[in-house]
Amino acid sequence: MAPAAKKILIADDEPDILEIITYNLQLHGYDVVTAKDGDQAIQKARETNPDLIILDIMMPKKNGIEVCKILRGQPAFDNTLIVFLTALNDELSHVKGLEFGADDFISKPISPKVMVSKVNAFFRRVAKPEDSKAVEVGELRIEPEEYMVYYKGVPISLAKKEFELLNYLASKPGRVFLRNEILNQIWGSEVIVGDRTIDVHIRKIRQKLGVDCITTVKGVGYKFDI
Amino acid sequence: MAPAAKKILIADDEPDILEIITYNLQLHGYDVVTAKDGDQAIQKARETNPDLIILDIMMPKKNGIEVCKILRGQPAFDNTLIVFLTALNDELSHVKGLEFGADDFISKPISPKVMVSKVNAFFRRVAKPEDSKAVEVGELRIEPEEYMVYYKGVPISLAKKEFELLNYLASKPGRVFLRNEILNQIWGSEVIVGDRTIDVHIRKIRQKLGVDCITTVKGVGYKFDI
DNA sequence: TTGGGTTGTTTACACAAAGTTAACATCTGA
DNA sequence: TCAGATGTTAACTTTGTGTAAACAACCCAA
Repeated sequence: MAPAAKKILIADDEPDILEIITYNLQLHGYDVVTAKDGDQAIQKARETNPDLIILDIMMPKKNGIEVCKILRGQPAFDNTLIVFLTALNDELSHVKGLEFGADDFISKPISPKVMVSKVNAFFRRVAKPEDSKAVEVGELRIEPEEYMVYYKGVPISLAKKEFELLNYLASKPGRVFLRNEILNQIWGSEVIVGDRTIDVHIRKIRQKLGVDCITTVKGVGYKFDI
Repeated sequence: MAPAAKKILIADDEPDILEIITYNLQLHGYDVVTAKDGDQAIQKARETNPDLIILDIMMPKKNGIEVCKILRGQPAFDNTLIVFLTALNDELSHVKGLEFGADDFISKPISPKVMVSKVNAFFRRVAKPEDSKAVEVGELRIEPEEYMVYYKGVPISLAKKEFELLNYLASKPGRVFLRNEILNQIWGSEVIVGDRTIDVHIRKIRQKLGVDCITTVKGVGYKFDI
């Protein structure tokens, strides 16, 4: 199994640019989500929880800097890379952007090739070792390296999707994950599966663990809580 | 009887130099991987997990020092030797390189012969005890020096690939190894073998040992567990 | 050199587990 | 209470793995 593809959200109001960049990033194995204005960028960022967000500065509804400011105000995006697309020599934007927590800048115009290698570079820079860190909550221990879960020391083996789902939910105990977020994270943004798929997996996890550590939040999603 | 070939990654932007060095190192039994720029070096380092990385200082995309800096930031390369190829008397590079965790320098120009003996010297210097360390888990003992396995004291002889595979998995009991990781480690990065090859070898190991100490994690890989 | 044995790889197929869907039951909050 | 959301179950589809058998490469001894 390859590790899940890195997810990138690109927000730009020019459809052509959006399309070219999307195509090239997808070619290199990235999972790409697009937005055509600031509001949409914020919405999609919430829905898909990307690893990297590329924001054009000049956009309708909300400009890139406003979007960045809003996202940086939310704990969910603490570990998300945010970079700006700016016109060359736009010093003012640079200054403002850094103020609001951007991680870097990409100057326009830019070739798709350069864009891809820049994106690769971003991910190298933040290559997280924590991907494989064990989570321990109460009597429950989740060991990503072993693909195993222990409850009161008793090993419980979950199937791949079950494990990924539990591990995802347990990554932030107490926080509610929307059904959409879960779908995007575990199944990817391209895959389309039915409404009941998540429920069934949740059910299997509850069954295997014996404890109900997953709480349903009706109309919203699920959360891990013990 | 020989332990698995040492893997060396060489990054240099001059194809001629790359070819000559590669040829000579291969002659001496090393498994050589090449890269023609900094980005590729990082990528291949991740993919192939070499024992020694030789970096030209002057390279496109990223220079050797940048590459070194990035790799040293990752736990996976803690035990990897990194040496630089530098022009004679390039003191500045030396200083910078050491700062970022290089293990040594090789001055250009250098003859293939000298290169090979230097490489041999590197490996002698770090002759890892773990290569020849017996692994013992439960009733199972793995003796890398003898290429032998003992179960409850009874000697069991495995074929080369079988032994390497078991030894690899047993190096971290409980941890799941992805099929890709296994392929890269046991078969090498260049070799392309079919999907079923791993399974067959796993099967032979299970058969010969009599105990099922290898657990399948469907869709992920295998792990050693007893 | 030859030929048998060993090791490694591929192929083809069977099978079991995982994942998904659909249909229906149940719950919950306005 | 009732509609919408979720839980449950079983059937179905897909995927990945196990296995046997054949083939290829290699080694070694006669």
